[in-house]
Amino acid sequence: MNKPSILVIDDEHQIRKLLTITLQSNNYNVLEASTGKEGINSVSTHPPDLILLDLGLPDENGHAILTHLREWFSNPIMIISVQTNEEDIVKALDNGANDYLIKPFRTGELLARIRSALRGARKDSNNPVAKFEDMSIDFANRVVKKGGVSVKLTSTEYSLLSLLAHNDGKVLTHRYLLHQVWGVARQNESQYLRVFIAQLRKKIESDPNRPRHIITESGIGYRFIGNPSTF
Amino acid sequence: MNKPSILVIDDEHQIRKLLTITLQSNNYNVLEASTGKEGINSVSTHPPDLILLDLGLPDENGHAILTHLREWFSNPIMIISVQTNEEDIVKALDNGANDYLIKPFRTGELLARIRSALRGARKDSNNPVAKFEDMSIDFANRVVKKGGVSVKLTSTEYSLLSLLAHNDGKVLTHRYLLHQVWGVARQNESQYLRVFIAQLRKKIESDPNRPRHIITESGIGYRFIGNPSTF
DNA sequence: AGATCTTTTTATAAAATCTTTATGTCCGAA
DNA sequence: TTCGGACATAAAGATTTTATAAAAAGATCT
Repeated sequence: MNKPSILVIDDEHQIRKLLTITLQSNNYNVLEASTGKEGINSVSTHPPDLILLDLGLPDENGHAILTHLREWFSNPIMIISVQTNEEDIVKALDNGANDYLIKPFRTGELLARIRSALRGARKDSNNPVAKFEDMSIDFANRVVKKGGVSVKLTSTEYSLLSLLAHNDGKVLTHRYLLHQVWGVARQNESQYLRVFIAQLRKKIESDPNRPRHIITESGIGYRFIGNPSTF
Repeated sequence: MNKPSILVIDDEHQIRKLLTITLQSNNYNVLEASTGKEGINSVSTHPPDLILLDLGLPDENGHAILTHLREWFSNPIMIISVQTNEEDIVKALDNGANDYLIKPFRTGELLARIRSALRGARKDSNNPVAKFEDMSIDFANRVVKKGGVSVKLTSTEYSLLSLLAHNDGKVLTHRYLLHQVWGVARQNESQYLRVFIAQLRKKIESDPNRPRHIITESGIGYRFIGNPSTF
């Protein structure tokens, strides 16, 4: 198995060096960047598993970098900063940071927090294509096939199916599905879900009246089952 | 209407009160528990979206509760503690905590960290499954199997079974079961219990007339026994 | 702009679940 | 042995939740 890669964005050479050595000796692959721009470029070419971002950068406001990264980078971002005032912490967390550590930090704690963050972010979808009994989903290319024939899905339909399929076998609540697919504002519009679930079933189930892949859990939510026969 | 729910596990009434008020006024649904045991039972009937766990609990070592919860509960768990020593922090994080906040904490930061945890965390780790002689319960996925085949349970049925199974071998009183599953208002509706126990037996017992897992303790309540042969 | 596709909203039918009622069983105490 | 209390179970009734079609509104593309 590959080592997790961590990108350290910090303008202070000393600290960067220290972090790099610590992380490397704990079996991480370390990438370094001394400015925000450099960091962003690095992320776009070699997306790391986690980013350690120092908020005291010179060339740009650290918060701006964070916001910018969060528009498209979804792995954990951990902030390191000398700033102890609450406003900064809250702002960073609300801008998408997963954690906020105050300098000077304790190495053991930093490592433990990194482990925790990486643990949570572990994605099961290294496999770009999932094959089930009578259908398959090619996540990389957004192509869904049923019995070898590709099925045309709208963007929302695909999001919903993709989310369900990534959690094969697990019940996902209405609220969670709505939150993930439509956003916070639509968290309670359960009817959307019903409409789209019905559409998905019409497209991927052999008998939409007796769904085998998309199961409803009344009062809770829905559950995707890739291979119904072994369930 | 459908707010995220947070379970506060803390033995200090004062702090619990404070947290509850703060969280409620920030649009969360709050559940309270004053002991680890209580917390675990609450989680089994009404799994919250996030748990705030104080590590200074009296009845059991907080770390043990954390470990126990993590065996099947996959939503975020945030630790609150007066302990500032690194060893405790590292241990908690490595035992599955998502964050660790030192008391006294700042309210704004707490709320921001909760938002962050709720936003990000949806980890599907390989969940251990409670296996019994002829049945199994996968708490994280909410799947109950009998003889390898999954059994369809309604939301209430599952809550009840989950609560019983989390107290394997122990008698739970009618009143307690009703309170936990249906709420205070239905504490005395013993007939509900009979109806649902009968339904559960029909679904998970090989011979519902001679139940081996769900035992009646006449005049007191019910007892779940995972492995009857070794009991 | 017009045609087409997609999402949102509305309406209603259907299904699933919960609650209540009715009836029967078991078991210990008088 | 009979009675009463606690329990089991089926089934009817009530309520909640879900499915689906279809219309309205909004986007997109040429």
